[in-house]
Amino acid sequence: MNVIDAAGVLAISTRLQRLSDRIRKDGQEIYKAMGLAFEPKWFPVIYVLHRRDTLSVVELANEIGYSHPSTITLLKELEKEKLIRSKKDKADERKRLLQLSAKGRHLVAQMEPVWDVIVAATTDLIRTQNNLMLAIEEVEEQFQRQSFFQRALPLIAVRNEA
Amino acid sequence: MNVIDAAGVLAISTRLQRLSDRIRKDGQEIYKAMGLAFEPKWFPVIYVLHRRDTLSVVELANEIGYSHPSTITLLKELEKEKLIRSKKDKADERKRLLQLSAKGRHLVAQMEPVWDVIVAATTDLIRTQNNLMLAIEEVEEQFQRQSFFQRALPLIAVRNEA
DNA sequence: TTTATTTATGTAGTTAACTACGTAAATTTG
DNA sequence: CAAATTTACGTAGTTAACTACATAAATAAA
Repeated sequence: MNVIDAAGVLAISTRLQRLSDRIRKDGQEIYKAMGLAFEPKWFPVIYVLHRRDTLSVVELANEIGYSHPSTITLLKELEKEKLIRSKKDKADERKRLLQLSAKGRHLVAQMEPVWDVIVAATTDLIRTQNNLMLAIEEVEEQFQRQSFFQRALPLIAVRNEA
Repeated sequence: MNVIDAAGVLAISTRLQRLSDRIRKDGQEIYKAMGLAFEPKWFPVIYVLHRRDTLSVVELANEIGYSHPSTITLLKELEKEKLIRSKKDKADERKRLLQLSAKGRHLVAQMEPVWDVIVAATTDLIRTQNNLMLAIEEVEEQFQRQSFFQRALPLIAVRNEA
């Protein structure tokens, strides 16, 4: 075992990132193998618009958990691919409302069976004693209760007094 | 719950990345709160050199799981901070051998109590029914047995025949 | 009803990883 | 032992996220 793996929870952020990367790259291969021109990074936007139909830029950014500038960059790319379209909100001229285009909806229809494959393969991959998906959900819940930093604070205080 | 969270394993890569980011940012706050000029991204290099003493660039890159160019960029930064030093390998002129500097070793000594705090706070954070650290290790093991893509392949084949 | 504040979007520039490619030293092969 | 291959390191350029700041529309306040 290498040193970072042996460092355990100290390097947990690095380990999470690495695992995320690995899964994303394999996901990309799966889309390719199934003959679809689709990049995993598009998934959050496309999936949310598929499920929620119409959203503004900031609403969408909040849903996918990205900053709004990052979201705008993704949206530009997706508009160039003609997978989404946008129109001004009549009621509020500041807002730009986003929807899947016909091409986007067609791609989603093609992707749904692929998503089934991805779900099946992922479920297989993470079928272990400690379930990764549940662990993520549980830790996110813990985070919401009290952040990592907040949990460390009292321990810091004790040290600084000593 | 938002749409991405509800997408479950389909969006697991996004969820992992988000959690990694959150933990890394809080880690940065902890170093700051304890008065240390240390960035979480330096951790893998510093920690590995602390544990392994002397390594070449590529050996180090493999240990921390980054590409060698990314590692070189980190090393430049750390040399500028005077936390590490490097010298040519007499036995193999291609190699550059890396070590912690005196300043680097001193910083490690200061950081060790902080690492204890981080370990304690993280352990507290991930003390849930499904343990995140164990889940990561288990999934990495599963990955080694057979990649995510390899697991998907037979499912793709069936679909393409149908 | 001006003026100030907030909200929504957008632009510019930064960051931290990557891949692709190039060069030089070491090793292997014909 | 000369030529080909591999290994180690480095540079250049890309990518996908971010923060900070700017502008315009909507809303609140004086």
